[in-house]
Amino acid sequence: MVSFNRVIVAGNLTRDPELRFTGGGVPVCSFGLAVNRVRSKNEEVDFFDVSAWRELGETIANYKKKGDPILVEGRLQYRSWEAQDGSKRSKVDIVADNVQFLGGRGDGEGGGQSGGQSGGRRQSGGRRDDVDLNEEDFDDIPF
Amino acid sequence: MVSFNRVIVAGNLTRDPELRFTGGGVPVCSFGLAVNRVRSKNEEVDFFDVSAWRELGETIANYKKKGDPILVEGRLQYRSWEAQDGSKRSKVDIVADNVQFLGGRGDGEGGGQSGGQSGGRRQSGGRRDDVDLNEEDFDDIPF
Amino acid sequence: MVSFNRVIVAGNLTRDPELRFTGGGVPVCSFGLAVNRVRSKNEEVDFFDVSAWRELGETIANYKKKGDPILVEGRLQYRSWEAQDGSKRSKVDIVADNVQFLGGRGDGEGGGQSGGQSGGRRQSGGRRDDVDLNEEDFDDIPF
Amino acid sequence: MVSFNRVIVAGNLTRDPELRFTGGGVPVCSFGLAVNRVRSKNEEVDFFDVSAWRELGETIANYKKKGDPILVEGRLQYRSWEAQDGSKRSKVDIVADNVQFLGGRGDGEGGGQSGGQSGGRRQSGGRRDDVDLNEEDFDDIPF
DNA sequence: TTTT
DNA sequence: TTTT
Repeated sequence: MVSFNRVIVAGNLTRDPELRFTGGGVPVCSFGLAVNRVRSKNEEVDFFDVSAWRELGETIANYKKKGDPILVEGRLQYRSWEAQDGSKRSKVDIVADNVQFLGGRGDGEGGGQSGGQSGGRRQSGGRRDDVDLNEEDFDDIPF
Repeated sequence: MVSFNRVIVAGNLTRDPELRFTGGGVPVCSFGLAVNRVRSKNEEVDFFDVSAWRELGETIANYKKKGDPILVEGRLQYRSWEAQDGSKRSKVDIVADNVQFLGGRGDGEGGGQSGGQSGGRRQSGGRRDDVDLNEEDFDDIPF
Repeated sequence: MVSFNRVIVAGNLTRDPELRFTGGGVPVCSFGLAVNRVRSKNEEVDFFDVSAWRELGETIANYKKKGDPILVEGRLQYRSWEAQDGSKRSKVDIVADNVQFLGGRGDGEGGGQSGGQSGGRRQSGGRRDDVDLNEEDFDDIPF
Repeated sequence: MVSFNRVIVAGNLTRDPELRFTGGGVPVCSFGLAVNRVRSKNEEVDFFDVSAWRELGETIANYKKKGDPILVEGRLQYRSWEAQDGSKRSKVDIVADNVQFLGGRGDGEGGGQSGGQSGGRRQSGGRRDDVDLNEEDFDDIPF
């Protein structure tokens, strides 16, 4: 059964990153990303929601803010739920497992990569495997 | 201004591809893609909508059907609209610019790649530049 | 300082995978990959050398053989050395961190993904961090 | 027959880009790219050779210089030849089909994307299809 | 042959 | 809900 899922996007944060924690204490960072469409005469933009877990999420929350350019490598995630009116809703967003800070002025600030699997500290109550972390781990709906 | 947008996913068609035409006669093929989450104990699946334009779309419509495995390279596309009840809605899907047919039995059938930029015939009324093609080109809402 | 390195290639093994071990007992699997050039009239082929470490390498060595189709996600690696005649030589190859087995006949055999970071057992004498593993860990030159 | 070949790398030019022309007058730009290995304690670097054809190559030659940061999307290319001493030699490099200029200081300079398939002017004697362009088109060996 |  |  074939299965592959890889996304690489670069753009600018549409808002300051928000850091939250699952019930088990695992950090997750959320932010919006604006990616301008290239060779589009009408200035179109694609907007995506991105989440980053654990140390990667903490790094982004600590160093990035609205407007900053960033490159995100990750996977596409589909989620569905039932709306208040009973209708079916769904959403596709990006789960980062690697980011690259862009936009350093001159040679200085800005650059630097932050990988998701580079060990990093584990929150005491944290689960070991990202792929099983989802909305059930949150006290309330996180998206 | 930094800008990059690349997606590579492989999975199986969730339905037969549907081929439609813009008002200007440009073919566009739509299909659903199911990508099984790897290393997920609970058999999770991500579902995406994919569209493919012009000759690439025609090739997919001609050769692929529900259940077939496929690899899609493309870009993520964001679209927003106002729902009937006046609420704001949005959607992220994939625009293919290259696909690879997978799943040949033995060494034989199945394989074969179809690129989007390989010339291909142009519908007489077609526009030249994909990036400007959008819902306005359709007689009615296509998604 | 910007830094990004990602490769995704699919093709067929040009030889049976070879499994070796570093001095510290870390498994490393090597194989050749043939990727046919698409839309090339003259049947051109690109040939690459690929290595896969630890459990990922063992899985490939156990399940794949010459001719099998495979998708490899990894990074490009540059290495240089001095030839016997004193001249400078260098080589670019691929280090896999994820593979997808392709080519199942029908729906059955073949498929299945093997990630590099999925824990996996550690050889007792193994080092913890791939990025520091290199030719010095080998008893003799492995490439 | 499965076939896929995609590379995305970001780093700094190791030398000024060099613009040459095939016998048929098609521009081709060559440059070196240094990609620093992330999470490597010993400051390792991967060095790659990149070529870019036609308008994309001209744009790089016109705007980029040694040291500049750049993101390159393309494909891996294998080439082999016989050395003067009769021995077999080969090389793997990158053919760009899209680049993203990085490293704007502040919000200003630097950014901007240059795609390979965006029409662009054709040199009068140029051939239409990159995939058939190769060393035979050159007056002398270009690599 | 090498960049920050 | 939106960035440069």
